[in-house]
Amino acid sequence: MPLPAARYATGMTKPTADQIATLGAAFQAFVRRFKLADAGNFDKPLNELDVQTLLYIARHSDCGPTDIARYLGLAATTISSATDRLAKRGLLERHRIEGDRRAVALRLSEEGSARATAQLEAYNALNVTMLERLEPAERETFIRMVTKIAYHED
Amino acid sequence: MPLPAARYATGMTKPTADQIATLGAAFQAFVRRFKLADAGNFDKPLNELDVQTLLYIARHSDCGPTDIARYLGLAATTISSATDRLAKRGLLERHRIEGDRRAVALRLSEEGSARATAQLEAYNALNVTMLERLEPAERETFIRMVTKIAYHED
DNA sequence: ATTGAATAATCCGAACTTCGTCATATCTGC
DNA sequence: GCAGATATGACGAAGTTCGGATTATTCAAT
Repeated sequence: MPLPAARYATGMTKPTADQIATLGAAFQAFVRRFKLADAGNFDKPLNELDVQTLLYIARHSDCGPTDIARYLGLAATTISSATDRLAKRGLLERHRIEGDRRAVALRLSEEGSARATAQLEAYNALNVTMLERLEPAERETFIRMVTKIAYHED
Repeated sequence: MPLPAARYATGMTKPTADQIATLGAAFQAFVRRFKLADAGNFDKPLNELDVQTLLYIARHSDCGPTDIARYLGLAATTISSATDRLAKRGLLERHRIEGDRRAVALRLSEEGSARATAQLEAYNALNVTMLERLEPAERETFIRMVTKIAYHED
């Protein structure tokens, strides 16, 4: 069931079809350009899930696999595989914890930590690139709008 | 090798660390909220690669697998698998073309076409949602900025 | 015409990923 | 203690990408 065509005449609160199309084209171009520039990054590319897992552990040291599974909405066994891979690469360690001997505390190794911050800096570099393409005076406005869109209640 | 910390003092053309962090957090929140709202879409979820393939064929009817492979930067055999899946679901047809009997012309079926436009409308709906969260007066500014970022030469 | 190289697409097998099922160890409440 | 819940890992099934080989066809040069 197609959406009704945007109404031009009203000038009410709805975005015009032209605005929608322009925004869509811009996003598409943007994603495309950065997807290509993305290639050629690290020693071994590292799975998307593994990256997410790594970053979660970086923010929640000594967490368990179940926490990550809940957070990412995936099966616990999938996280088990991911942590296996990360451990095999020497990026994290599994510690047995005192209070509950069923649980494992996941903690990043030195190298894992470095990888995590490198990953975050890569994300930041993307943001820096975007902001640098705007005039300094425009940046606050842009950030305010993106924030408004992201945190809008409804 | 970590990036140098953003310099606060200069006030030059570099974005501040605060701006970068705020923008990053907003994007993260945005992606997260829409990733969740994304679930529960269609009959059978359909692979990301398959979606890209479907949309490319929608824009370039009667193209060949090699075109798609070049465009998406993937192995030709991967596209073969993708078109297999799409054909098996009845979303596209392979036609033998007159001029070159090695080639196949990929064309969307009725249902594939519907699926493609539905997908595009889903993207549009996302753009509409974003724009509606801004005041009507702000929208042109936002679009102008995104366009500037996306098409910036450098 | 014929041969040989290049090209389009596909088939097959290897490696990897996600996830369901089962097994094991441990905790918690009675 | 004991029954049941919980955390984790082992194993296997299903699905995906991709490199290498294969088939069919076109093109170029003799």
